Amino acid sequence: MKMSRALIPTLREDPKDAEVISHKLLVRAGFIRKVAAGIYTMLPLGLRTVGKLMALVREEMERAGAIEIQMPLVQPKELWTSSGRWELYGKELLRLKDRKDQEFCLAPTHEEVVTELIKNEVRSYRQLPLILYQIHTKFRDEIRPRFGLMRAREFLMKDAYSFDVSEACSMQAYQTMYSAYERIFRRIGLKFEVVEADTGTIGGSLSHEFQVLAPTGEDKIARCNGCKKAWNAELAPVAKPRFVMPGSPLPKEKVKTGDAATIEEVAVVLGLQPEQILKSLLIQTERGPYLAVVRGDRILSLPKFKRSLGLVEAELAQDLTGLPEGQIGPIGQAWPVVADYSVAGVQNGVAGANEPGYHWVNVNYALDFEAQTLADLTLAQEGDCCGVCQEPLSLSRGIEVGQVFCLGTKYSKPMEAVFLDADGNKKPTVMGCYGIGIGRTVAATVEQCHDDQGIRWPVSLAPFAVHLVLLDTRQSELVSLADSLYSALLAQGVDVLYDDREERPGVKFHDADLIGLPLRLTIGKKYKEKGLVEIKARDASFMEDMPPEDASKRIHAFLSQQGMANG
RNA sequence: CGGGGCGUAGCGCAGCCUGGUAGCGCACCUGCCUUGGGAGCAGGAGGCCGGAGGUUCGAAUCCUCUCGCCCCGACCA
Repeated sequence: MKMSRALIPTLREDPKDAEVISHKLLVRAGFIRKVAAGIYTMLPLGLRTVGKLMALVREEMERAGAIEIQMPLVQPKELWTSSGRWELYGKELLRLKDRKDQEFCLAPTHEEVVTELIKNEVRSYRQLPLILYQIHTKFRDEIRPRFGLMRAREFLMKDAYSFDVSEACSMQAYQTMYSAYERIFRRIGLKFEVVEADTGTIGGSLSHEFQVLAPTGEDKIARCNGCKKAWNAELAPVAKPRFVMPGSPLPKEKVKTGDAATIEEVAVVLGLQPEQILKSLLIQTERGPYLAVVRGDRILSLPKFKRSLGLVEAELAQDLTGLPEGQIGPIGQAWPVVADYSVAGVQNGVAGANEPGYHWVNVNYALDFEAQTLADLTLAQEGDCCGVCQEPLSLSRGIEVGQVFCLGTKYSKPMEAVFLDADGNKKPTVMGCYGIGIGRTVAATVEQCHDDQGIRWPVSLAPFAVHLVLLDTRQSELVSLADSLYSALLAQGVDVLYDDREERPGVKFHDADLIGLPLRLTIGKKYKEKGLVEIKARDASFMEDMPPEDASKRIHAFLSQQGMANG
């Protein structure tokens, strides 16, 4: 591609609305442009990068035995009522009506359509197993789209769905996809971690997330070096605190705390540490409200809460008590109380008095109140130990680029996607689903691969392998050399971006660094003076001058070596 | 959805408090000059100051409403 005829609008300054590095660089280097909040146009470089990733993903999907299809973005309401998710999905599901007032939604995911397809087309166990996949647009009306491609509303996703005759077979499909995902992210060249995860709105029994390690990641992950396991921090088992606070239990006493509502305010008013305050949260569930109690310095994990009570739905409830904020508590509470292990270790703590303006002090677990369930309910945090082996957990941040789920019969049962087994019995198919965020993976790659000057694409995703930079377009000798190198490389199947613009050298070098192709082939005065061209790796691993006829050999050597490193 | 911030030329910003002919840098166009790290000189073009209403002789500036964008927010019950 010749830059003089392409649309590669690079920017000298960071765009105002970008916060994270990948967003800034993808805009500045001319890969994407925003159309609306969370909605982007892919410019030529962005589209080529996405194309590289899609090709790689397709290759691994095919290798894993998955078959490509394409399902619609716009889907009828009935399909979503049949799975029960029309009501359940909430505002993220963008709903619309056609001219006949028929209701539709923009697909945030495709379980319904694919299950319906299998219901209609698969009758016999002989047609299974099956793994179908697509790479297609999804739409989720996020509360807060942000960070460019990282959390967009409209985005590309590779989603795959497996259909099997039994749990055991489904587990095999899960393993196959899990391995394919490992290969994909390894081939891209990313540092990532696979963590056990919650199943969220998708549902199901077992799930792993593929997390690209980056300080800007929105997810917290916890790894235990004892067990060699990793979890999303909201699921990581946390050991019971070993210490007990000093002193002996005192009789509880009601004190006036006025407007103090937050943990911090209450702590200040009473001159105590947050650890001594019991945080009570009212949780609405499908079995009615529960009062969850955790120590004031800890954060409740809703996934853990759901798991420990065997619940499907749980969200923070507002305004069920009519009490001002922060003044609810477990003592004399009508709702069932569920407490984190940390609560039992709090000696002479503080709890809301269920009465405006008052808190109880000297509250002690077992003496003053008791929980129906005592469990591990909080988000793992720095300093925690593993609940399985008691070794310390190490926390880091990740960008969730892929997730795999065992779905069981969550969709096939209600939607009656059944087959006949060898004995002629009707059985629901056992399903799994597997997603990779395409745009998010591109963004995550930039988060990991950049320097002060710009992006440093790995060969695997680079929109072009080589940036051919012609420094002086007025010297016909240089132009004809660059032109012939361009044609020669193209003929050898090398992707080349040719900077043939009438710009000064400084501009071209800066743009080349910003765009970040793996190799730069520079034609300039060194050729006039010594008959040499320059090859430089963007990652600064080498820079060499050589006669032009050696260039393509060197380029091929570099590319195949990189390919092997990650292949 | 709650809290905060910002909308002025393609991009990044100043001007607003204290109303009086709309500015700067980069980019863009023309010419000269320059070509291995975002050159220089000269000339030029480009704005319903997000939108609507109001106050005023007069509004980018003050007031009201609205739309868009960005940041923080489970909680601290």
